[in-house]
Amino acid sequence: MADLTERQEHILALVVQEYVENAQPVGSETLLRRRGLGVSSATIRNELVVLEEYGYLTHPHTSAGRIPTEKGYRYFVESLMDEFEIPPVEQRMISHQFHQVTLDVDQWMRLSAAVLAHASHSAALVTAPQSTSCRFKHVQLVSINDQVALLVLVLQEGTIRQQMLSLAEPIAQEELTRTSNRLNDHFAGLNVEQIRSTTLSLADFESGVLLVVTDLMRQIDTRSSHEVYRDGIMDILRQPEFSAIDRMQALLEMLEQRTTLETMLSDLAPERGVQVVIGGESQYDGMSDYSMVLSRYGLPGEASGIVGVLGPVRMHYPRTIGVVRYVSSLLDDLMARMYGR
Amino acid sequence: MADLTERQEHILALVVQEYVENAQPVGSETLLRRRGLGVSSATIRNELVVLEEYGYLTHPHTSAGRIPTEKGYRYFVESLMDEFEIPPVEQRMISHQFHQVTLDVDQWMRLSAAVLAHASHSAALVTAPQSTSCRFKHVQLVSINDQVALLVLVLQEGTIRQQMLSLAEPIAQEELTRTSNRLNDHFAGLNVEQIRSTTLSLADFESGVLLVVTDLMRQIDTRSSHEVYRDGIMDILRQPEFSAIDRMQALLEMLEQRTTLETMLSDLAPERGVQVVIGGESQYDGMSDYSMVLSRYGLPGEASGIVGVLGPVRMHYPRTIGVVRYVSSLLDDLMARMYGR
DNA sequence: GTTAGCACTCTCGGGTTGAGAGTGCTAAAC
DNA sequence: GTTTAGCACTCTCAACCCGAGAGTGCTAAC
Repeated sequence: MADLTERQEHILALVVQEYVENAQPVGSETLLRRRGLGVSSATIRNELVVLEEYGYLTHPHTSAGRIPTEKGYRYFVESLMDEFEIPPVEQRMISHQFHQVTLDVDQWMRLSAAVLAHASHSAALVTAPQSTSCRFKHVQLVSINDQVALLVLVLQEGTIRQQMLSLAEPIAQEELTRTSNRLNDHFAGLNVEQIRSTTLSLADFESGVLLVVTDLMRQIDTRSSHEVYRDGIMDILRQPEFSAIDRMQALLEMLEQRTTLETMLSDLAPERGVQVVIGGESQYDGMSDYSMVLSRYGLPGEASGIVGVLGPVRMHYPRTIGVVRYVSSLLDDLMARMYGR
Repeated sequence: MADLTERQEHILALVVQEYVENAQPVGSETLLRRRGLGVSSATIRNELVVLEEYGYLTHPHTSAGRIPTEKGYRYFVESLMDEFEIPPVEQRMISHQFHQVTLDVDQWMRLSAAVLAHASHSAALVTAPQSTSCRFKHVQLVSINDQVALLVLVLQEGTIRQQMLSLAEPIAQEELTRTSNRLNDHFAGLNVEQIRSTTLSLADFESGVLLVVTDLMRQIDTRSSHEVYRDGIMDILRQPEFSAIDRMQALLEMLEQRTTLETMLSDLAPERGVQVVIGGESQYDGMSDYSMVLSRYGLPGEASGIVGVLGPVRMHYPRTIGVVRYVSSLLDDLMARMYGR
């Protein structure tokens, strides 16, 4: 498959841009009218035929304009696209929002999703940082009333979990604090395995609490309960590709499946750096109509998560990539700070 | 407006039931065929004319069957409907789920929404318990690293908020615990006003922490950041009334507006007991195509929230009311327990 | 009061048509 | 050899029409 001439590349880029903008097959005349190349529509037609033979473009039907194939988008993303940087003013605004908000992983995730959704006009997907086996940092028991105490668990990754405990009998706050301290002293920095293999004589209540803690940690490790932060699903539904109701429902259904969604994300973004997955390339079924721009952020191995955008294949890739890259780098900074560099 | 005869009431009830089930205007023949009254279709037609004159039914067009008006649904809900109780087996299952799950308000809300959505096949809306002015219960500071500490705030209502604090300089855990204890000793049980009017000499750091705490409490009081737990939005979109895409989008847009949504809810469910709001009765615009079944749960004044279901006007009211009532009573129990009776 | 009969009305799905957009080919021009 | 004008051809899409079907509302008989 021969390389494309410069003019062919130019035309391909224009077709992609036009189609992304207007969601309609683009014909030779339109191209000429709106983008004014130095040649006639007939010449453009000839070039379009060539691009189609190479597999970069198709026809929805005989007498319609061209639309890019996945291969066409891929070529565009790899070789033709101008890098897009978020304007510095916006960068400052976003970064300001992040620093203003409480220093809480949960909030960061929400904000990331909101920013991504807003800037990309597509659906944003974000997962919280997580390591292969999470490490205990701190536990704190708080007396709520005679029958109930609150357990707050803080992990090295910054995740916080809380859980209420019912008490068989009233336990004073001092006693609860003593228990917390004992567990903190012994287990700080350890993962579930290490905690379990530590032999230590504990009071009944203490070992009960420890059990709850390790249970929570195991839940987090087995990623059975990881939330995927989502935002902007509305925006994506406004795109013309969703005028058919069943597609819309199929998409929503896919986004409801949190577990599959999550494994898919970490599958597709195995390492740091922005990954672009165009349509059926991902081999996940149901995804063939969508593209994703994903990036893994954080400290690989120690604690990393994924930020990304999901949208129609007809997506504004340069902008989306720029936004994802920027948010990802912001989170990198925040994570680094959180881990004390 | 004269009272309806028994037969007219019966026919009205049947029309409502048929229409709710099949989403299609019901004609005299259909009614006869499927529900077999002891009279001919012509008689039914005559009665239908009367019911229409009274305003309980309409025509979409001249030669279509009848559909209930809002007034018709209202009459049905007030006077004709059989009370519906969730079967005891299901009750036990649901209640079991609630008791199994960790004793956490956040989790209860999620579960409530999930249960409601599942049982009603409509969208569930749930707000967390909140009082007019929330009361401080407990604060706990946890050292995360040299620059960051975690603040966990527990309120009387059971709500938990956490926030990271950046520290200007490292502070040891003992010091943090001392600060927490000091604040707990002085402010337990007080609301924002009372805390502010307490004069007490505090160290710089302590008053800084106190400021964060009161800020969080004020945020909660001004309901600027209350989450409305939602579930089952998918289900509602499957209803035939949403085959038109713009309706669907209008609905989704309305559900995104958290603040308006929340004020609307507490407006419409001012007191305990199940409220049914049918279509345009609510006077909120955009809501005229939807009905809501709402119930306020909890301890009125002290801490109460709302559970409810949003669906098309063509809703299965008896079942929905039964489910909402049941979940609401469950939450009543849980709240009572939480407050130590 | 109830019912059979019937003309009338309105919707809905299927088929048809014509305008519009765009292609692809050919032959001439550069 | 590349580019261009010209033109026949193809296909979609919206508008329109039409007939079947469902249901009403009236009348006259029971």
